[in-house]
Amino acid sequence: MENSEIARVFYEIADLLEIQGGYRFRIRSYRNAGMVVEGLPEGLKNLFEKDGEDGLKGIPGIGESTRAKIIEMLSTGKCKYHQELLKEMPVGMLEIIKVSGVGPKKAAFVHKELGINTIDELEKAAESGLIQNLPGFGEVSEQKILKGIKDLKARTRQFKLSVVIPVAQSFTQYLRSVPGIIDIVPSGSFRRWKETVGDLDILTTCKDSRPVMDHFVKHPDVREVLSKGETKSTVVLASGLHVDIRVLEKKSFGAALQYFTGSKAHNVALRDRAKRMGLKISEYGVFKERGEVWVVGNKEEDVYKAVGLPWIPPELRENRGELEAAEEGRLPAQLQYSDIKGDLHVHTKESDGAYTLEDMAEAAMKMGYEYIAVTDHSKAVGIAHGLDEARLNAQIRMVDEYNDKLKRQRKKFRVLKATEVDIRGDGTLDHPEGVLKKLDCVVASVHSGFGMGMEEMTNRVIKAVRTGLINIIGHPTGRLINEREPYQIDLEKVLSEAKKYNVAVELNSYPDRLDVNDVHCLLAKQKGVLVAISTDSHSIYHLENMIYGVHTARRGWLEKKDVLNTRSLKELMKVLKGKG
DNA sequence: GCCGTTTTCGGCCCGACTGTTTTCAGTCG
Repeated sequence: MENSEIARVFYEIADLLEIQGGYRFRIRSYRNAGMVVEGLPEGLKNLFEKDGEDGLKGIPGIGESTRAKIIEMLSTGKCKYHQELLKEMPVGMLEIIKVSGVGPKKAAFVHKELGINTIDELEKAAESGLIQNLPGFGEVSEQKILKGIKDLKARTRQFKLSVVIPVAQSFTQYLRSVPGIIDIVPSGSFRRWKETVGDLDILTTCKDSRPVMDHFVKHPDVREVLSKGETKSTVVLASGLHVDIRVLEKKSFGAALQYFTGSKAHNVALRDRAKRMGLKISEYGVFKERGEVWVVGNKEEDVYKAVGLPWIPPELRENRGELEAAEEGRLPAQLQYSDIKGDLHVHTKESDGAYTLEDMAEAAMKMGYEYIAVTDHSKAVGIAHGLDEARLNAQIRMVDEYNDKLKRQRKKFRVLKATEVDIRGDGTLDHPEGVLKKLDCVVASVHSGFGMGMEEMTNRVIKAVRTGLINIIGHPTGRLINEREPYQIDLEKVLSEAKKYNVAVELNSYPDRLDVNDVHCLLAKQKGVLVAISTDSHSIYHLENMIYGVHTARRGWLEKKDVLNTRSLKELMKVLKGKG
């Protein structure tokens, strides 16, 4: 059982208990356990196989009871307690509470009063006017439920970050024209550079909130206004994306930014810490618990300072140990965009890119890089016009000539002779050894047979690693965000093998991929495997996608030293030659 | 159910908005 499945069971237990009216702190514990498990870099399965129950001890938020349930799930694939709860409460109730405006209390109430067990039954009841006569409900809430069900069925829940960025820019610019507005900062998961964003949260400061709110809800993309208050409003855009705005006074800016950036789990942990120190953190500032004594407010750093911590970068705020690390002074040194010295995954016209080698190299020089690796596809990827051995040999000569030209021009920049060689279904590489040995850098990727079972796929990639001919495993899980699930692969095993053969893993920065992801980065770092942050560019304009990779790497706690392409050309060549 | 600078019991983050209330509960983030 994967961590994500175990987390889902804990979330469902929390939801079921909540509908039953269970003890709220117990509910919180299960929900917290779900979040903790979800964010673990290493599989619980592996931890348990390695060290038994001891391997599961010391995970914050996992106590005796949840640990026992984890072990049960790892051993039997099931959790008895979870199944018993499901016997008492129909599984459809878990869907009902996802309807906006319907929480556990209301769900339990319609279940008890009308025998409603599923979303469809709730919809029928609302359509026939049965809901509005219930105590505590009315005509408005009945309509709200109907709309909530419709939205739930239609809504794409998560939007790729790259889709939300232009929206954030549009709103920022749009709000700028409101007189008296001071700060406009997109925060929330957007500011934490999460790969997908559920809602866009915009924090603003000004003296008078009304003109801001009035203007906000009139943005041309707004389809519907869900709520509009003095300090807080929510709209839905034509795309289905929800945008929240929060308006506060300037003196609260720092605390509000901290609060509004989240994550929720990070904030809960931070506020809990504050509470233990006799302080209270809210979006308005930090207060002494009894008297309303103002401690800080206008700078985010001051909020952390008030509880004895250094400022924590937004990308780390996921409650994955960053508070403890901050306290002990071992937060990772933030990887900078300027640390990146080159791009090791770039396509040209020879395969399925849109520009020539020279175009790509010039664009990379403009970005201040020292090198790029030209990694066109191999012949197995026919649709991309992949290169056979002869064409690759010709490209090698072309690169040599181009580099000679650069040398004559006394340019420091170099193009690396490289390939993105296909890992075939049987784990062999799609170019012969002879030609691969002539290259500076070999990226090896899977492009077919995505439906393979876990063991077969894992062995396939490991076989490629063991050839000693490759430097980097390209987009190691094959996922496309919101489009294609990752293929089944045991990344922990692959990474252990990669470590032995000095092979790096790619963090593919194409915003639809981000593959490996942030949690995998943590794992790679733990295993001592270098990460190559590359763009997989098919155009000169894709080179700038590097920014997504850098922030994803930050979310995975990577530092400059953990990233292969922060090396200078000379250092890089040393590492690349150490393969096998 | 978890956890400990108020330690093995007694706490557990904080506030806004809405609809139904006539003072607040439920929901949400």
